[in-house]
Amino acid sequence: MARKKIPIKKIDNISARQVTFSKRRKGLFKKAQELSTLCDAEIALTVFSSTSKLFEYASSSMEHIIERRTRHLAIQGLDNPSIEPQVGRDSHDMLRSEVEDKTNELICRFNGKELQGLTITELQKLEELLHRRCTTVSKIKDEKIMQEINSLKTKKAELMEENQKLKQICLLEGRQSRESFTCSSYDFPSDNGSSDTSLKLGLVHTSLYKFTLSEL
Amino acid sequence: MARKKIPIKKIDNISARQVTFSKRRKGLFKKAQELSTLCDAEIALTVFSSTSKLFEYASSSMEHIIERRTRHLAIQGLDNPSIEPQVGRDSHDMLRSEVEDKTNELICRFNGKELQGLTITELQKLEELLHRRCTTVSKIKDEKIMQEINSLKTKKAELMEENQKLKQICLLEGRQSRESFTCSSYDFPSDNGSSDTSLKLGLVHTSLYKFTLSEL
DNA sequence: AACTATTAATAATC
DNA sequence: TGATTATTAATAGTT
Repeated sequence: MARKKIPIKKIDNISARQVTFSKRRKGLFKKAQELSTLCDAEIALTVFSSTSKLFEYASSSMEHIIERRTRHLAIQGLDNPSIEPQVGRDSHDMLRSEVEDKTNELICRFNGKELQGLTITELQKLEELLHRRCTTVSKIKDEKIMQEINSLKTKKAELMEENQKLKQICLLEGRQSRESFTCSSYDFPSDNGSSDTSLKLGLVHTSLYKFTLSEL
Repeated sequence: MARKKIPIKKIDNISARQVTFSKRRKGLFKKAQELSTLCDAEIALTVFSSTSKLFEYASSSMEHIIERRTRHLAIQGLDNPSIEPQVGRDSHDMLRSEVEDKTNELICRFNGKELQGLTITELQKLEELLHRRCTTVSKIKDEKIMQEINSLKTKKAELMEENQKLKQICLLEGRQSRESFTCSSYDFPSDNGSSDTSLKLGLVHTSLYKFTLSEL
């Protein structure tokens, strides 16, 4: 949108590319901010330049949005939340292929320089990269596991809600009987502990239920 | 940029806001994609609407970009404990001790072998070593997470059982009302805490219900 | 960095 | 919703 229409493909001229990057990045960030404000949306925008510089915008906090996204996807993925039993093996396979990719990337990054010729500082950076790579696979695994946990938590919440509703129904039943009869008052000892989940039911004259739920 | 200039502030009218959200979101995603293509940038864009719907764009993969971002920031944080952009060339003194520390650490890991002489294979072994160290920690973490999952599953099962019993209770109550029993006053203290969900029910003369569910 | 001739996005309207 | 269009906004090429 300017003096001339340009095709949307990689700009070959490096300096032209950098200028365009700078201009359009600014425009993109502005648009993101505007959308966030106008429509009360939560927006995160991460941009790595071709020179690996990082630019980012977040309407709130990047970490918060990433977390919200993960949570959102976890809840969405309730349909198939079963854990893979052989996580370790898969991870290892993934790690292996990634090791190759990263090695190639590193070689490229060091301009094809022989690794033997690396300085200690360069090796240090490389070491950092390798070290950080270890966490990649764990993260993927963790994401899956967190999905499972989240889906279980959701299910638990649903069950608890159902419980509440059932209790309301019990309540209503009680009110109905009040219309024609009398009932004495009760004293309720307060709950003893936060770490203990218990359900105690005393029932009509004779019944006593006690359920205890193990701690998490 | 249209029939009229609009101020950049939250659009009050809900339907107008949704229309604008839809249009501008489309525009934003297009711009992001164009910037990515034109300038060879890696871009991730996450948008939550005001109704909590998730929309996202990633020039590669969202997870990859998030991971790259994390890695980038981690490395930056390591490289720049203080403000010094040109670490590589100038501030030798500042780096020296850090480099020496790192070197010593690496040498320890490699049984004193000279790091400058490392081959790719040896670096891979180093990586494997690092990986093993990572997995030690990961395993401990995983164990804890698996514990959490298992306890959640247990709790879920228990909640389901509790639900069943509550349903039975409801049935019993229903029958009792029909048989014309007595019931008088009730006292329902309101829910006290955010971390504690309790419901107390006084029922027909002698019944005492107390449910307490600890939160997750 | 500015400047502008254009193109692109979009607010209002239908 | 979707299409149209009068405007404004963004920006490609230029200086």
